[in-house]
Amino acid sequence: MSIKEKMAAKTAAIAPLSRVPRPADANAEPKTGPGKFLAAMPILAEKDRELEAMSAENAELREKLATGARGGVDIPLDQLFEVPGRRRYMPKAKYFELRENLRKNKLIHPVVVRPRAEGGFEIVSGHHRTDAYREIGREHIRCVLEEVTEEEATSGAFYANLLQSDLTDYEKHLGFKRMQERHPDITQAEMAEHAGVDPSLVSRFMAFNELPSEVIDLLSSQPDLLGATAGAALATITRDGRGPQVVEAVRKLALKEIDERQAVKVAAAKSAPASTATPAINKIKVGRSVYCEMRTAKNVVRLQFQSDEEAIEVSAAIKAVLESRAAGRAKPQQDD
DNA sequence: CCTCTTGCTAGTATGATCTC
DNA sequence: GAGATCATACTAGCAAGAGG
Repeated sequence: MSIKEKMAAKTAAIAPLSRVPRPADANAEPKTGPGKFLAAMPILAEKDRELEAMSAENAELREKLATGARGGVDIPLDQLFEVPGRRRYMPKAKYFELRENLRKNKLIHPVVVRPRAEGGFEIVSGHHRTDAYREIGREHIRCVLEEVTEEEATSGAFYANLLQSDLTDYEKHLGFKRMQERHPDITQAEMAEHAGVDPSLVSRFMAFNELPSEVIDLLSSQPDLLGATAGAALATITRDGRGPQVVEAVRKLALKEIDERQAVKVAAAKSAPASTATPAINKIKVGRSVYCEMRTAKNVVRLQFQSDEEAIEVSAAIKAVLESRAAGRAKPQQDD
């Protein structure tokens, strides 16, 4: 079975409307398509009271749902809400293509939504179609309702996301990270099982976590910079205390001076012996006399003052700066 | 023992070069 | 110019090892 097939099985929770079982009660069988659709949605029956309590706009929408055209109903765009973490990745170029397509053509696949207790609908699938409709100035979009729990909708979107070959490894890492945050007890092996991929791959995705913050910044703006293999290798090198070399290598990679494999080699290369390192010397002067000479060689900074008293006073200030920086480094890395 | 990491390698995608 | 071939870069999975 291919990964795609495995993933399709995993995302079956977000089933097309035709696969939602009909209720046993056929007494009040609706005649219209949307009416039949509503009758097939037990979750909507449960929401009836909430819907009644909703605003006049929502009541009107409910009316529309009951009388709308077959194949879904037109819902005002301002009644659709996005749930974080559920949006699928789409490259900008593809989104523009989609938007222009929708500008000229009819929407073929309706947006899939779930009713919200507080009114309106949350988007299960169709974020980009909704965005495109908003951008081209439409007020409504054709929607179908789906009976899934919030977790099924979010997990389904995440695992379906993994199917997309154009999702970068860094973005997959963010997805797995979010999944782990939602389920702190879930293991990498379990996530791999759900996703239908090898646990070693999940391990490599998770290794992005250990890259230096400068590299994460680069990845935020250029997610395709690093694959999971090179990313994990660089994370290991970072763990070995060679973060600055990793940052330097990834910068070269971003400039396309080297490829991923070379970046790993460059970052892993042992730096030259200390004896051959030429220290950078800076002299801070007061008038014409040298107040302090600062020598920097690799990870060593040496300060030499004219007087012992000055050295003692300045060392207290340096200590405060270092403690502040250390505290900053101890803070957990920012999420995306 | 379970979970995670890592070395190795076959497979795949992509681009460059060659041949017609 | 189009198709064939080759080289390179990268992915993904297996298997073994490390660590708690």
